[in-house]
Amino acid sequence: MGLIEQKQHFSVNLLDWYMINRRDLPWRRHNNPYFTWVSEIMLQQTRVDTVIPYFNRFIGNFPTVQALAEAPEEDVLKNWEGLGYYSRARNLQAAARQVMELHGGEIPQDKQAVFALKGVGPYTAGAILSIAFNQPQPAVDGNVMRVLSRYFLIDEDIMKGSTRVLMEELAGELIPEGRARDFNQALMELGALVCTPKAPHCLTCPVMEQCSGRIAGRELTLPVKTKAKPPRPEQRLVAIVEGRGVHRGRVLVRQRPESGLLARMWELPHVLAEPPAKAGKKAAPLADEPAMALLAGSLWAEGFAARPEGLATHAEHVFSHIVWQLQVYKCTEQSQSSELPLIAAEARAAYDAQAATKDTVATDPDGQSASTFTSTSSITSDQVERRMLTDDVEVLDNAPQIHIGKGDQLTYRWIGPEDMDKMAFPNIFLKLLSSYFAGVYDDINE
DNA sequence: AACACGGGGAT
DNA sequence: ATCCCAGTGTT
Repeated sequence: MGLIEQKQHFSVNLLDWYMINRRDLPWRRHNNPYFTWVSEIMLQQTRVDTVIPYFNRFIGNFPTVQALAEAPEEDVLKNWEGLGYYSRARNLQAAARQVMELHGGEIPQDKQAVFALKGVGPYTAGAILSIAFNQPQPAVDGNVMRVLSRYFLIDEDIMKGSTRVLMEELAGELIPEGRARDFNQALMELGALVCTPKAPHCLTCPVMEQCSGRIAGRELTLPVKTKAKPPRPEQRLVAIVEGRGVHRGRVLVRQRPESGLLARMWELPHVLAEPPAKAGKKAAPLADEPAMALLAGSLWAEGFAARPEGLATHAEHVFSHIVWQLQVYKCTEQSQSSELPLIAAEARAAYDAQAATKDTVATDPDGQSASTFTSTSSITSDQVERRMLTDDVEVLDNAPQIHIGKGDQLTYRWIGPEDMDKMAFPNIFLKLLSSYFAGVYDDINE
């Protein structure tokens, strides 16, 4: 058996298998290039089962390229909430605006034009061109690399860029004449349903007879893939600041900067407790006393007087490159002006003591230096009072902003449960806020 | 080439 | 609890 026969066997049998076994997925019910595009962006790093409800809601809210282009960015982010990799949402909308301006609202069929869209790389360009327009372009994702590395017994590390290029050349050769749309989806479908990462179902595989990997007994050791670095741990102190007076029933949240981790998402205020530990090690928890002092100090530095009352809960949030180990403290807003000087003095002293002892103390978000923080954190009690006593959000937003870090302006807001409908939160803060509003942390007092 | 960038599922 | 999964953008 030669390579040419092996390739033909693969293409023919895989395509036949797919035409019988293809899943009925929302984005497969119509040949709508916009649906294909949205689904492929959502499917990056994300499983089909997770994507389905997001896709249906997203298309319901933004049924056309134009609707997406014209939507408030906040709405798009809210529709992406919980899906992760939020730059995908921002890039998708930016690309929708590109399509409106450059292509009259029609998704381009030219390879260079598709590739030029924000958030569209080699894989997604190939997927759109083949699935939406049946163009014979390879669409090589992780599924495809796994299937091809096994069937053709390719030992190259799939984490290398050169391997992806090699796979694209191979995948392109395998596309049967005029069948790019079905064949590319067949390849990925096989990887998702049969040629799975850990326990491939070789006995039901349509191409097992000529699968070099299986014949060599290598199906479990392919593809070759370098391991990712373990995420570095970060100990963070989180404040659930319970409002008093005009803020009664509300909690203090803030919006993250427009770039970087969780860009533009809302969150509970928090502060890095100490310099990040080495990846693989775990961060040492901070005792409650210094933790609460540090937290009060960092809140004070951002214009809020709050008294930490006690530990509400521990939580952990795992990103691909960071692990947040969170100590969550229930705090109370100090709304009486007479308390201000005392709270402020105590908090500042505690915070400055920490800052003086450590090389880098934490600030927010995400690790600016202590000196930067200190140099910009001199705030008058006037400013604090305004933040504390202002109920109206617009007035708060229009008030002079306090600058920290690299010139980032953080917007703070006092919110009730109803406000969460329109604000996008990362899952960890979604859970903490839901628990709080459900009354779970009510026993944390004094 | 190396790193940043979320969240979920399987065992 | 510990593993695995893996496209695009930035630098």
